Amino acid sequence: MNIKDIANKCNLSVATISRVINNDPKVADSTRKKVLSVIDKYKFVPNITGRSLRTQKSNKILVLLPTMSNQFYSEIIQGIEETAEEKGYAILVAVTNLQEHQEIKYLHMLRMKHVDGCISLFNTIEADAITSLAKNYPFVQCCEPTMNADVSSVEINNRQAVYDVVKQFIDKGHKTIGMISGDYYKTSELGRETGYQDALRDYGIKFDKNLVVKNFYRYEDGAIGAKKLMAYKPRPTAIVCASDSLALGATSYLKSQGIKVGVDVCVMGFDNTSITTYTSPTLSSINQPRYDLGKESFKLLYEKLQDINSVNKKIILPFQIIHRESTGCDN
Amino acid sequence: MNIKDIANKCNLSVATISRVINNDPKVADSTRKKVLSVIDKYKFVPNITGRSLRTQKSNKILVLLPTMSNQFYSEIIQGIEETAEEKGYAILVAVTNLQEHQEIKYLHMLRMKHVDGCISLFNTIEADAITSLAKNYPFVQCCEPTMNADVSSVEINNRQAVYDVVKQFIDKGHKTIGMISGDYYKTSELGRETGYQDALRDYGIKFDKNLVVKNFYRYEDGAIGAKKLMAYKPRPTAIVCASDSLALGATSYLKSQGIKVGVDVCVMGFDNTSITTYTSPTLSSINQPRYDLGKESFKLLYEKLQDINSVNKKIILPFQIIHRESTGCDN
DNA sequence: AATATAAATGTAAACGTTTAAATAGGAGGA
DNA sequence: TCCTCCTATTTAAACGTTTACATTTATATT
Repeated sequence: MNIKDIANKCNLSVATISRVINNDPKVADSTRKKVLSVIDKYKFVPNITGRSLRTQKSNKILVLLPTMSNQFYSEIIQGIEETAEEKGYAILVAVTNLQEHQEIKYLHMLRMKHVDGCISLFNTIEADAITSLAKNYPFVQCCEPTMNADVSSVEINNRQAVYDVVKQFIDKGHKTIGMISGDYYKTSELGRETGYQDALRDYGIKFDKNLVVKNFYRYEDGAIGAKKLMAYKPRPTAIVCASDSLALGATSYLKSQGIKVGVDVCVMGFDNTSITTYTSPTLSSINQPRYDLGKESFKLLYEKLQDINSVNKKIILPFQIIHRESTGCDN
Repeated sequence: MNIKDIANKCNLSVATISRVINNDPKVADSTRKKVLSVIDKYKFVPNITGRSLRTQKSNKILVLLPTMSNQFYSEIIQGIEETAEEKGYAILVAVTNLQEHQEIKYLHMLRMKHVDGCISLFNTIEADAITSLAKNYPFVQCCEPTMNADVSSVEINNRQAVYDVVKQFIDKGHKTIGMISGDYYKTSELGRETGYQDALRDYGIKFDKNLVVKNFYRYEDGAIGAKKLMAYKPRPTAIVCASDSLALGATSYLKSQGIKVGVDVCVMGFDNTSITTYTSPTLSSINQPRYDLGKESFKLLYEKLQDINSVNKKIILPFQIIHRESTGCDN
């Protein structure tokens, strides 16, 4: 069953059928009605490959994901998916597992026109490559815009988030505040670490690099970080972490040492993944508006899909600091 | 740059170029060499849409996922992806969020030929619909084959897994063993619950339905289940759970009641997700060979892609029972 | 050398759409 | 009646491949 079959059943040419399908106003109401009824009767659906070949569009967009094992991305993708569907785009999720060759392989889908655009949740390739990619193809970065790249992006103000948390800690009387960060996601990391330093400086606490531990983002790195921080004199009474998994590892270490989390030492996570409410104590965290990060990313991409020369925008969405037991609750 | 351009550069017809691209042996070695060098020089890549239109194949397969927020699926998808890529197939991940209309929408991609086949990690639609789908399109179920449906599938022996765990508990002297299960994934659930009952029966312990709690698969349902089980007289000394999240919820409740997990009460999870090693105590669990579940699923699908009438196979892969602190370790 | 056979290459149709350009059919005006 | 303008519709080309079939060229056989 193709457009020609429908045309025959209607005693019309394929062109008219195509016009009906594509809501072209240049078709008589009576004709349109007849065609639609036949299409409905035979449950005809236009072949997307034929259409793609002719229009040179795939109506698919690629979502590039660093890993599937981070719960954080789930809701972002949902935001992208639902917004994309409204505009008739399907999404195709690809996972790079943080490997550059995988990233390059999947980005090739843009050049090969397998997809019309791409939203990337993380890139390893360098800024110039991103800039040139974004100049030639609809491309948007979500959460982790590459530094110094000219590209549309959506993120939160990572610096401000940690700044605000540290300020709150200082306001509550904490004098020694540690930070456990990672060493991979360059942009957000730098923002978060800068926020930490800026808040200390603005509120008259001298920065000591020994109070910042950087490893990877695994649970065990959080424990390692906490151990190192607890050896610092005077012992920190608050720790801000660059991810929930780090915070979780940190609390587990603290608990193992008989240190009461939320009482002796306050711990703040990042991303507000669902695990935060499953742990004991429940984990305070900084919430990113995940659904909206996805949604706005697609909206930016859509502008590029309409006009590749439209100006690059940087969108900053609001975050929320959510207090739970690990910071002594209810602030 | 298309196949015609290459043909012109080579002073050959498009047919010959196409033959070279598709490794058709009917082309002279010298010609092949020349064509390949030109293809390489201009970095020509055949247009996949044109090819798809002509061959009536998309070389894409759909992976249908119930949710993105379950870490369990990540490695399965990797197994599918890597195996699929070897055969020249790309994968397209779609998430149903456990909604039937989403499932139907995505399965439609099969009928519309947007994808050549589908591996589904979970289906809500009824057995007859699955059977008929599988008869007409390459379709494989992974982990959760629909009961009474005639379809290729890959899974572990869920019944045996729980049977073995319960037997181990009994061998260790446990007399009262509870189970916390869910009420959604019909097939694996039934298997696991049957394994529980069968082991009790085979080793002379009377089954009491009050020792099986069924809710959903959320963390909090695990806590609710544990609470109910702890009210049972005599108090159970072991609990087997149908998922790690349930087990986690259960241990959190037990801990909150001052009950020592792994000493007073042993807890066994299911799926061996990475969270098992992050908790305190670390969580014993039943490991499913996730990568291989994905890999074998694709291999089954590939058989169907070659010949839709090939016989339906049911593959059972081995599981492992992994003891950690929550069952008193090191067995 | 003439012919038969095999190998290499070319020709053209086909896949299912969309869309510019051509055409038909009316309505209205003179 | 004829002409002009619309509007609705058709025609046919185009998108980039693959592939059955036709043709050419090379090789082997007599």
